[in-house]
Amino acid sequence: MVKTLLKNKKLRFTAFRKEVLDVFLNTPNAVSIGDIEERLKQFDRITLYRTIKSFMEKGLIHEIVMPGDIKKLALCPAECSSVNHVHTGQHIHFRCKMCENIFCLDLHEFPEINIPKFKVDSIEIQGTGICNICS
Amino acid sequence: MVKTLLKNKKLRFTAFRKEVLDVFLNTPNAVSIGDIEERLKQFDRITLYRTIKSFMEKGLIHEIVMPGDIKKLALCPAECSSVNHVHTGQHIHFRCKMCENIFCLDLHEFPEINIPKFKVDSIEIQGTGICNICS
DNA sequence: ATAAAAACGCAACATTGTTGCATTTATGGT
DNA sequence: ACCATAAATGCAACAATGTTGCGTTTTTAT
Repeated sequence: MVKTLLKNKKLRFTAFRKEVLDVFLNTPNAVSIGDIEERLKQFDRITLYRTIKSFMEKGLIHEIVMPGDIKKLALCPAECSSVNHVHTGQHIHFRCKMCENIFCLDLHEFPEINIPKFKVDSIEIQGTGICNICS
Repeated sequence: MVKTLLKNKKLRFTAFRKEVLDVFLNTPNAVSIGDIEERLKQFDRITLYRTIKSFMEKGLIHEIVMPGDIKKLALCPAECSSVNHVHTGQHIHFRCKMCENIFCLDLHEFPEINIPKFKVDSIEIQGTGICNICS
């Protein structure tokens, strides 16, 4: 339920936040701010930006950026406690070339990356190709 | 030499393009458009944006986007013939938490990623941690 | 040398995101 | 249930980033 979802992340429950969170819950893929704006009947743009910011700071959503694409947002999976762009879960971001959608997928066998002389803290993997629906 | 670098990518040689390309050649890490602007004495902002766009379209440079960070640009390695964000090389983008710089590093053992029902064309890996200079 | 194509430079505009401030709302303690 | 307060909202103004159109200049191939 939306209210507890917000409470769990120490975010106050408001009518507007519920609307925004519902957009995420009703969409299987990542959405842009423009996508969210289209689905809200009437809203204040500044409040939306601040809402997104709060959601990100508290680790409710995370942003996905891919070269040549606009910024997208997606709910953080339950196991992932990301705070300010630092994730602890193991998911891959996948962009389908057909439908242009971006998906967060859980990966069980997450690769190890070693770089000589570099200390690697976290790894993010982004893939492109064809998704299960389009193939 | 700068002239042949441009010619090889089917880009015309101009004084301005030389200046911009020199910035990339003289910097070990990825740079933002703001970084480039700081290093050019006087320039036209629109021309810079169009120059960057041409460089990207012809695969001379590529853009690097990381969550929470501004867009950066870097030369494509010689072996990599990237055109419009589609790379063929195998390099990782690494962001150092200390100096905030982003580096393109060649990776020899590039991991295989399999996602059930998804057809994976290309993989991009982004790491964060401490670079060789800061550690 | 010259003609065609591309790049440049300027203006104007579009998009995206931020800050300050007064008002309203949610929440915890009584 | 009430109240104080801390947070969220809504508005205006602004800042940063990126784009389009168009006339002029430069590069390049012939």
